[in-house]
Amino acid sequence: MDFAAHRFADNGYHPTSVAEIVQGLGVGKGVFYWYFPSKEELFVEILREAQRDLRRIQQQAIGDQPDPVQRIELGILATMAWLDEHRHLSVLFEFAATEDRFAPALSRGREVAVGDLARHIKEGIVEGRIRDSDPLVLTYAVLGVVNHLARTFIIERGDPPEQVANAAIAFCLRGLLGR
Amino acid sequence: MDFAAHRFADNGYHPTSVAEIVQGLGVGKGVFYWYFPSKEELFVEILREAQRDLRRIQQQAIGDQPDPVQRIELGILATMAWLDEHRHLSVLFEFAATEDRFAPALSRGREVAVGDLARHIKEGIVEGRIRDSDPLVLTYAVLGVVNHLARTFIIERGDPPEQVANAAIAFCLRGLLGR
DNA sequence: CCATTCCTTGACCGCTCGGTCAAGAATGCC
DNA sequence: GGCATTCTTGACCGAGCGGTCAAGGAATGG
Repeated sequence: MDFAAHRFADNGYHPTSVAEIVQGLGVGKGVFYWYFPSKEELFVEILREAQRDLRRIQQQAIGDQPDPVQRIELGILATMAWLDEHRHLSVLFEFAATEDRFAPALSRGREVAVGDLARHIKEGIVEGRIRDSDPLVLTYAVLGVVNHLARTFIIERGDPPEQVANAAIAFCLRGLLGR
Repeated sequence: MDFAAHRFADNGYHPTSVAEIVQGLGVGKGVFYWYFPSKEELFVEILREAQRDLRRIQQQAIGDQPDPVQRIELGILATMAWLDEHRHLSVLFEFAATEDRFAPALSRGREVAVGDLARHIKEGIVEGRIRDSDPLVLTYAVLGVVNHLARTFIIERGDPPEQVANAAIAFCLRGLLGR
């Protein structure tokens, strides 16, 4: 499954055939269809596992930090580190979002992530730490910054994740104008 | 070409066959290969034209506005309106970014967009309107916010583009914390 | 009215794909 | 050992793909 994930990320889902995967693994085709009902299902399984892992890392990083703003910062840091370590999976997320077949599998996990972040933001608003605005919009804006900066600077350029995370945090907190 | 773009956006590039396109157009397959060297080239052409069109709209919206911050705001507004009117093309952009074959065609146009925005941001920093930070990071952060909010609220939920644009502008300028 | 060029057709080709399956190996259990 | 169950193989299949091409209509110019 790990091998398949790498092939999918490097070659693309469609251009990577089942024959290629089993050949790279040195096994027959039958063993593939013994463990997975289809190529599609394998991919979905990869997605699900990746999402579970990412969320686990995030929650672990946040711990029981009481300050919502700091929870957001810790979450961004952990996310950037994870994306750095699992670049190939990040590529698969991106692809999966563009295919109707895989969008449902993705969106369930994304809803969870959105829910987590939105909760912190709402709490921040209640405490007066975050400016009063639609929490959902703020949530998606933060996710957009994190995703885009990670893709551009970590995955494409190979910058260190902490540095990119700090830039993302600074932008999310202060925007362009800053204090 | 317009019909093909819609089919690609609705069905996906790979699952949409040339046969399907020409049948939907009510013509033979030969006429397709008379005008386009391949399915791949057709797709690249669609991408190029879309990028040209988007940039034209952006520059037209900005006009000769002297204030860099206001140029950014106008650009975001125009972009959101364009994405609203051309949702299918936005889907294609997303897909193209996930395929190595199309990434080069995309990245040229994206570099132009990044260059445009980065110029405004640099000017803003020089004038002291924008906080002093790596302009490239700020550029990609803004693009991330705009793309993600557009995809989530305009394309998926169908919200009015001006409203989403204003939310994006507010976030980009002030971030979570606000002034 | 023919000749030439431009355009259009759709049957066809070679190929690759996801998926199947009869035929064994390997293993465990008595 | 004998038998059943679990796993593994790779040739094979039908389907669908991108792309070709001989054939023929439609316009144009002389």
